[in-house]
Amino acid sequence: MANIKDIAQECKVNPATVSRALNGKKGVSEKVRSRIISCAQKLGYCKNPLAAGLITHKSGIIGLVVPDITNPYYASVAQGVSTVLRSAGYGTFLCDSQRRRDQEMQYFGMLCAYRVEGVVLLSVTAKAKDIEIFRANNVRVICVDNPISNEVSTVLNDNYQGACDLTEHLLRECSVNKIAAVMGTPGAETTRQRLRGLEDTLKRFGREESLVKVFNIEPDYDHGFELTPEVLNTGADCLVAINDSVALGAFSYCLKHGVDVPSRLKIAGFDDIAAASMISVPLTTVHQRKFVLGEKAAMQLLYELKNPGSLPMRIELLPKLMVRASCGEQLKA
Amino acid sequence: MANIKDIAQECKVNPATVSRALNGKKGVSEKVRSRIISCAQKLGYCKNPLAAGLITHKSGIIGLVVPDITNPYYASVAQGVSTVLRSAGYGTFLCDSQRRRDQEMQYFGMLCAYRVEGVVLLSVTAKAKDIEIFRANNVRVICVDNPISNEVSTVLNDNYQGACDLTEHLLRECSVNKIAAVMGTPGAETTRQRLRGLEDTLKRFGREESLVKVFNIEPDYDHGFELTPEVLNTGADCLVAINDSVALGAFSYCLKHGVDVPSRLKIAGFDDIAAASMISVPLTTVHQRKFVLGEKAAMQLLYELKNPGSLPMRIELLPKLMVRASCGEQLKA
DNA sequence: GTGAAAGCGCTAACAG
DNA sequence: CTGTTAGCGCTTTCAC
Repeated sequence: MANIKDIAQECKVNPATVSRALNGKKGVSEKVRSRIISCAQKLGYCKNPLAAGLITHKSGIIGLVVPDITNPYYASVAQGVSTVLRSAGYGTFLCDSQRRRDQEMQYFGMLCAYRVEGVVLLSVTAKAKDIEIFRANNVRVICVDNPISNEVSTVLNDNYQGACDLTEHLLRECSVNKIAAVMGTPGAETTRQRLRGLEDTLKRFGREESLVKVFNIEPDYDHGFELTPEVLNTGADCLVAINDSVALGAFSYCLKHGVDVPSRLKIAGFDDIAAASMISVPLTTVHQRKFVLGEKAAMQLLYELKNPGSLPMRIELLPKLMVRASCGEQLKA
Repeated sequence: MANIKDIAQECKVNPATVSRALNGKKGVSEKVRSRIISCAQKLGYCKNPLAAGLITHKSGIIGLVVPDITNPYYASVAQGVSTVLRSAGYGTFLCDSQRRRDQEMQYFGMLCAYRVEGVVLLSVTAKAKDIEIFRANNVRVICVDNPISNEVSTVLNDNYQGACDLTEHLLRECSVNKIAAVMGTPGAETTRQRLRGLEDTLKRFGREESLVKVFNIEPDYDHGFELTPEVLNTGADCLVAINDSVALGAFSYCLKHGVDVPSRLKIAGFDDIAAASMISVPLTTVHQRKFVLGEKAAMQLLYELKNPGSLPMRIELLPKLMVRASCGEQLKA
């Protein structure tokens, strides 16, 4: 593959001039510049960003860390991120930690070794101290969903608002009596905000006592399935799940054991994954703009790379309630 | 971050010796080697693979091209690939083409620019000519699912066998009479093999006339849903779908329109995505080992990188029939 | 066994 | 405006 020297030779100029011309820097006459550019095209020149990065300290690579690319939520975010990065000419270095802290840590080291310029971090386990390594190596970090440190920007869904909207709907239009909340890791920001939205709204309606029980589980399909009999035992007529996977698990349990949804148990979730609308009683859930979330995170990172002095920000996306069938028919005014 | 020079200085040796020691090359006394290694650890040295790659032509980066990371099938394959690459110390450069040929092409160029050592290619659109660019730049390619060129290795599921197993089950244990096949792109290898397996098995049982109709559609949920009334009109009592998304779409249609599954229509799919077992009548489908597929592809690529002279291979994984409820109860012998 | 020197492809000073 | 020079961090001859 042709390099900058080949072009210089061909055009009878100095490599430095070629570099200037190709990078759009000033100090090159339009005549030579166009000559160089067309020559580069002719030779099929393609700059080696790695070599350039060696001196500019800009590798053109961004790290993307996700807990599990197999989870449709993370996959959508990843797609948003990589789309923006591609159009900006950046490469995406994918790190799937498989929810394991040791692997995540190993990846952090690799990312620094490869001199990534920044990283988009989706992690449920990392703590502020864990991302020190990035600051030490001068790589910008953007957190998604989980605001790990207030020294870096975070982009996330307004989980609080989403939970408020959902709860209000449950109260006003579905006439629920007893709610059981099935949440995820107690420490996680997502769990915290969604639960707070639920509780605050209940209070606002003077219905605090309607929350009969709060569970904390591994937030996936299987655990949702297993927990459901316990939920039923509480006498709750409504299950609010931390996400759609859990809700789907609960729904499957009901299906298998003849528990009618929504008449005996209403079920609501969060995220609006594809499967949510595919089941026999489509799930009422809080839609999250996952792709956009990824886009915003990448855009913010790119912005901060261009403006190194910029201060951390918090960007929140507004959620949208998707009323379907799993919590009963919506009453029309 | 400390570099090779810092270590050389600290240990009062030449940078070249440090390089030799750290890379496990011979020509360094054990004494100095261990001194250098412990010094490197002390300084938190971390080799810059990009700089090394400049001279060795080994960037340590592998490209992974997928049509849509949002699709659970591709996500699982991707996870298998990146897991293997990580343990081998390679980085994964993610390219999500979003099923667009132009984006895929743009990525091909980027991958070459970044001097990736190889690429794992999942593409439904690329032709042999499109991957010439990789050969020209000396980057190894492994195809997954779709054998684009016989100059490169391919790893794929034995789609033919899977279709044979499924068809035999349908014939012997579900007593189907009329089958409608809902396939994907006519040219795609996956479609071809699955259809061939279906036809050959029918023939083997002397039941060619049981295949009443073959449809070709965009193989996703929505198109599966829309096509179903047409399928019903053919009088078929069994729908064999090219994948689970299509099968799920068909199932939703039946649910909505009171068509009983399996008594009026039996439905079978391919892939065994998570949602397949979540619906009210769990789907009979052909399980594919997606994660393993990714692992094998990455391992083969790594192998070929180590043995540059090795000839192309074809690796097939055996599928497994998952008998669930959507084609009727399995008769016990 | 170790050091000196050259160079991978590129950019950034500094001259001219 | 353009050329010269040096150097990013590393590896690899080739001497000694």
